[in-house]
Amino acid sequence: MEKKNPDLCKVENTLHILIGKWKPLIIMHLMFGGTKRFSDLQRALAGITTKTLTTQLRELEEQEVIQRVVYPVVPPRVEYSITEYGMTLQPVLHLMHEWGNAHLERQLSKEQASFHNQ
Amino acid sequence: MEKKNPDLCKVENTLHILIGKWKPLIIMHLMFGGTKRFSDLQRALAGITTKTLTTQLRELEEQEVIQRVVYPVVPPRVEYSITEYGMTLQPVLHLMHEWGNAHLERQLSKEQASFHNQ
DNA sequence: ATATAAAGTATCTTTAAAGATACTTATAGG
DNA sequence: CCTATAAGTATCTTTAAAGATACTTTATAT
Repeated sequence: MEKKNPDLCKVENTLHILIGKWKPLIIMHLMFGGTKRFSDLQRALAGITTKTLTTQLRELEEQEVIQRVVYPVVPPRVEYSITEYGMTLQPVLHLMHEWGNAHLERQLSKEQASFHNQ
Repeated sequence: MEKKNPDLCKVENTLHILIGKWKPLIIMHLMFGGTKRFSDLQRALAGITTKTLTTQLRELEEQEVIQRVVYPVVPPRVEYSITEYGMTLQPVLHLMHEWGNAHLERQLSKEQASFHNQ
């Protein structure tokens, strides 16, 4: 695949970071809302379980999109924030937002249609 | 979610179209390679099964990103092509490609690391 | 001594996406 | 009459992502 579709691969590098039910939401929260604690995020992402949030955060940290800082206190205090590298995703997210917004009507009419088909 | 995170939603509209193991590849093939038959695509996407290819194509068609034209001949001839709407994704894919390319080294070093950990 | 707090782990179950494999359809060519 | 062909369907199985629920840790305040 790498050899055959080098261009695709680069798109998928980007996609890879954004794929995950909660990842764009987490990134945008930290990107625009600043540093947050684990419990802040869990509150903001209503419905996410601790296990899922942990997994998503660990993956984003592994990808160096976010940063995790542990304060050695009891009860623990852990802060998450976007990295400089993570911030470079901003134009990408912005364009995706623009596109999604511009084509919102088409998408809504589809959802409406599938709703009626149920 | 729509009410709480309207901006995220628009990003996810876009993401929704691109998510799927083969979708970006299909879109890029049709976007840059022009009209293709089912069997052309299956050959191009080495490894995809007929069932999976059918599913992906039907979803993209449903989303109006691609167009399906059936010629009533035997054996059947079916041609797929990108729509005008689908073409509007080009800047988005381009930016994702740019970002993926710019941050390739970081990603490669990670893969290398995880390879050594096995 | 007990309860509380924050940030998780550890297991198990559910759901969705993708893959494997076999079958179908209709006609033209041998 | 049999075969080949393109574009699929139809089922069943595998895999990966996400969810549910219970448990853990450890210093402090009661």
